[in-house]
Amino acid sequence: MPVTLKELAARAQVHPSTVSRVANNDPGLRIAATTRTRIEALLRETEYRPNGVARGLKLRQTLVLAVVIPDITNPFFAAMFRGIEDGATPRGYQVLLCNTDGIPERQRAHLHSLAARRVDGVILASTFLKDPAVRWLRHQRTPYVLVNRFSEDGVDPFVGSDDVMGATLATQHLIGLGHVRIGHLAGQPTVSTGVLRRKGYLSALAEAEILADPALIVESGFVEEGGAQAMDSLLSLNHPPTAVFAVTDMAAVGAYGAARKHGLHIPDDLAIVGYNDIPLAGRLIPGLSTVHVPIHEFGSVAARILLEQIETGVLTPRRVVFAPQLVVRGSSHAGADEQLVGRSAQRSPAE
Amino acid sequence: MPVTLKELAARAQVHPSTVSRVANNDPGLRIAATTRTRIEALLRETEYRPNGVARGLKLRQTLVLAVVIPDITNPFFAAMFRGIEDGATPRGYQVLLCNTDGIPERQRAHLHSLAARRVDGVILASTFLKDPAVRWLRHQRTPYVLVNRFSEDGVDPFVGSDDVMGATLATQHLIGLGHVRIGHLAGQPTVSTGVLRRKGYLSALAEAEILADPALIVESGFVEEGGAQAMDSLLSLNHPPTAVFAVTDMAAVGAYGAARKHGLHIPDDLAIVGYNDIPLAGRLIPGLSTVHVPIHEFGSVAARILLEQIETGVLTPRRVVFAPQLVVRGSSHAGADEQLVGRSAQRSPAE
DNA sequence: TTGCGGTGAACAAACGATTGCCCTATGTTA
DNA sequence: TAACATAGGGCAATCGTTTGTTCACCGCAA
Repeated sequence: MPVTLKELAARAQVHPSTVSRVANNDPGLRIAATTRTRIEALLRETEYRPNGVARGLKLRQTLVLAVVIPDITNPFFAAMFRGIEDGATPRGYQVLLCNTDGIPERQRAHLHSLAARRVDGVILASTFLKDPAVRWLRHQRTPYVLVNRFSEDGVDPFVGSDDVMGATLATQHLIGLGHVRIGHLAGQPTVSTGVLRRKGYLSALAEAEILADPALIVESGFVEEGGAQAMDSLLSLNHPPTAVFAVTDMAAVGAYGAARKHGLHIPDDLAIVGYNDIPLAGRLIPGLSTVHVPIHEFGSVAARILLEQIETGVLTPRRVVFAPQLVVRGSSHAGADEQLVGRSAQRSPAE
Repeated sequence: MPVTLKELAARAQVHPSTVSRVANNDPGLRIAATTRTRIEALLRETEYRPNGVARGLKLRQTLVLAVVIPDITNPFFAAMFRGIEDGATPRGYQVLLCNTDGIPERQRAHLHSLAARRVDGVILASTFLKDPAVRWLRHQRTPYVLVNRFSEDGVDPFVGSDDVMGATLATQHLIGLGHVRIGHLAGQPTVSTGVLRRKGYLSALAEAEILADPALIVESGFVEEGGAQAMDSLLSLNHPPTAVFAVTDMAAVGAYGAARKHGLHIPDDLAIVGYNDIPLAGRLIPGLSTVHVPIHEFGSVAARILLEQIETGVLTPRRVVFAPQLVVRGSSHAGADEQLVGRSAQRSPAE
């Protein structure tokens, strides 16, 4: 149905290549004013837009990026996606969204499809440690950026936050409130954020000379249901914790549910701190104290880095690591006021 | 970097077309067993995958769908998107996501890009009444499906719920609880859901012989901030309502905030009912009573209808309208228990 | 020997755009 | 008047597949 160059050329009594040059405003084009006008009128009249597929084949660029994440219904990834789109759309790119539910096989399948489609670049936020999929991307020479999680430290283009620091801030905050039995709803040890946030938690305890109790660390994964189960099991202990640091806000949301189920009051009976500062965190009652990271910026910066790689053609492992920031709300503090603690938001020297 | 047919053909000492036929398992292909084996080995060894762009050009299908919505950070659209992807991926399609923020110009720009890319179909959930963009889609003969909102009643392929019925159920419920001054946080009159839910609200009042007070209807739009402002202005009235029906759950969330700001207790001082039953609704405290619609199914059914259009080539305005269902939670009821009220979920006869 | 049928593959024309190069008038200069 | 520059476009290859058609060869029967 849409008009082609050939048809326009026939109607304008010129060769298709001439129409193409006019449409693309070819700088070195010498053409009679009258011919140009005739063609331009036709272009406007028919609302000609070159077939993107044909263009993609010839120019070897599709103007399509792909975003691979676990699950878009997780507010963290939704916000990140907006950042990406906001960075990509103004430059003419559109974005394919692929959900993996954290299943490696689905991630692999998506990436294979994406490669076959010749997307110009991939933003991957569902990677795990030593991810073969990332090695495959490298090997394919597909431009890509990892977000939030990395596969091998320092090797790939990456945008994220300093997870150890964030977790340390959160745990120190709980320690500062006088808590000694501090639990941790932990991420999987197969994911960088899981490992590093646990590490930050442990190092804060060690620094305060609190002996870490292995029984207080329960793997919850990153989503609500896991958080609820893990919290439930922590609360069933003989000596349950008086505070927990959850690896993500969604896990913390699950913890809210479990606490409620056990008839506990937050923060009096149980203090909770999460990670990410998703919009939902501020809407909970009491508000969820959490580690703020610039989610939208994760996306827009990742898009920027990716486009830079695409446009320059150099695939350098550029890394941007943000310093996270503690946000204290009602879940860990008697006062209802919201406070910002820690360093002000800034790029770390790593950039 | 990826291998092409021509390269494979050279390595296997055959013509590219032969490789293509082997790769595609051409049924009518007569070929020596030895040649076939040689080619197949090569295909596996190189992990050959045909260039999707070239294939798209030749076959005139891209295996790409596009989803156009206001904002993916709205949980409603995130859930819907999952439904769409879940319907599309198994059939080999991947999905472009386009956010418009409800701005017609952005919607238009996205649709134009999508058409140029030759996406196989579009799912549009950001349409407004008499939307020229929809007329344009029709005119282009692009397969498309409208979700949740329609542009002109009964004209386009559509998946959604019976908005009048849902709003009526919600309002009747509040009336049944004894409320007389019932406010409405209304959607824009430019959007079908806004118009129809207001209509359902009014008809329930009329049926109960309650005089509708225009002062109690405030346009909030569909998101949190608008809901908060609208609720705020309702609560500043001399005779504020004792209950409100919000056009969406997100608007209701805003109302929660405003009520809190005014020091009101939900549901005692103010009862609230929303619409959509997003996951967040059940997590609020108290739980938000709302009109349940099968959001994920909106997406998967829309994908199914769209693929049907694409594959059969017939663009019939197939419509699926779900009967919504009232879910009573703490925001409109003294008891904390969750209840389901109204007809059981089912497709309406319209299908 | 001629003809025929079947094998096993090659040929070539698309799909729609982009772009380096070539060609033909016309006017200009020596 | 011959050589040449320039303006104004046309030609054709190319991107990587798909697919209808053709072709060469071989064995076999008439």
